[in-house]
Amino acid sequence: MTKNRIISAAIEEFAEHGYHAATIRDICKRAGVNIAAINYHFSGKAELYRRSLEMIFSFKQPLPCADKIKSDSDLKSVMKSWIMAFLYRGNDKKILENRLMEKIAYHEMLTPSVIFDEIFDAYLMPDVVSLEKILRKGLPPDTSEKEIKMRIFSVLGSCKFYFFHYRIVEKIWTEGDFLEDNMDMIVDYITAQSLLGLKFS
Amino acid sequence: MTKNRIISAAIEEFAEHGYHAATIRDICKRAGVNIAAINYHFSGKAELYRRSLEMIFSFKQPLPCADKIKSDSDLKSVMKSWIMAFLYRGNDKKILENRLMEKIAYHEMLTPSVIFDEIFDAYLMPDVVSLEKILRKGLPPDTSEKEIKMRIFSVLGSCKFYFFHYRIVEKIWTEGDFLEDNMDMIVDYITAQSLLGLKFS
DNA sequence: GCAAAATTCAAACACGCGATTTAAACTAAC
DNA sequence: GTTAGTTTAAATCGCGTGTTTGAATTTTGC
Repeated sequence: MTKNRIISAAIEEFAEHGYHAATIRDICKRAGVNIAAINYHFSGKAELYRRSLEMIFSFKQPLPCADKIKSDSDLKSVMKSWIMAFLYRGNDKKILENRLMEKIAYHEMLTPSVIFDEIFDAYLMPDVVSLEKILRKGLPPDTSEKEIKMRIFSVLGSCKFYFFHYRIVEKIWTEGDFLEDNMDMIVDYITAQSLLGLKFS
Repeated sequence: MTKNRIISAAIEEFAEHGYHAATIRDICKRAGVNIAAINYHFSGKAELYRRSLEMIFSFKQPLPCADKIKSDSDLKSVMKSWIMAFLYRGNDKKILENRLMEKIAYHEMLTPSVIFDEIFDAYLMPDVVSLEKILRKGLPPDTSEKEIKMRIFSVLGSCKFYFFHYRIVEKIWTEGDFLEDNMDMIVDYITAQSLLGLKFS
């Protein structure tokens, strides 16, 4: 179907070049479709972008939450599974959609479009919320908000580095896909770091 | 001098919008200069970009290195000063150049120009080398290369998050500049994390 | 003081972009 | 076979881009 081919091509072009740098002509060329099809099936580039994001973000899966935590050992395993899911989701080549989501989110981070807020709310915020709940289970109730946020930022930074700075990773580690080849080690390390100073660790 | 005013304005525009999205009209408007001046003083937009990067990256200062480490307590303090310098350098509003460097580097990360390699070698690699030396001082000699790289990536991720994902930081922490207001806590936390499992810690 | 060089300026150029329109051709359903 | 829905190629439009032009202006050197 033409409509779907356009959206698929649009997602890849938007992920590669961002909204502004992506051109309708390249999208149509990639989709093997006439230029007029954009204005026939959608009302224009802006609407196509909106629909493309709707499509790609519909694949998003919720991350492990703190609801399952009953004991301290649960806390550790849930934290680990959160980090693993966060990392694996972004890297799994079978789930290409997540890679595209990351790229689009990164373009929005540098050159936000009008729907930056929507992307933040729909894509990143749910992960942050679940991570925060997990962290709070391991921290004393009088922990300052600053420290909780700082811990969130640290986990996000350690994980997201592999996606956004993948060009750096590739330059420093040239023997294959570093994240994919060392997933277990990385997950364990970030997990241990994230639990640093928590009540049971 | 016109030439310098153009370069200053160009650096800011390139940092804000990246090479492709930055326009020479905006650069000239910001510099208060006629459009033709770009092609008179430089040969065009590409050359202006090259010269602008030359200028901004000339401000780069080397980070603390492992040479000063004599004891285990030295290791900890050197690591801390590396992290503080890395964070502070990118955030210090008095040293605006470093903030601009970061932004330009991020644009290059997403949409690399032909001089991406030069930027990587001149801007990031020296920091990585000094960090690696510090880490090696605290790790047993038989530590795998993978683990060393992973620790590097983790430190870089935790630090760089505050710069690249500053829009996320601003959304999650709305009460002022999170990094600037909590520099000590953040530096101590990342330092402690980076030393996790090291021989003396 | 003045001629020559360097610089600045307003205006225009060529090109590619996104948006839109047109009329024709094709497809599927009834 | 007719009709409605879809796809196509081509053209036009207005706009923004980097670049160029040639004249006006300022600075320099003697």
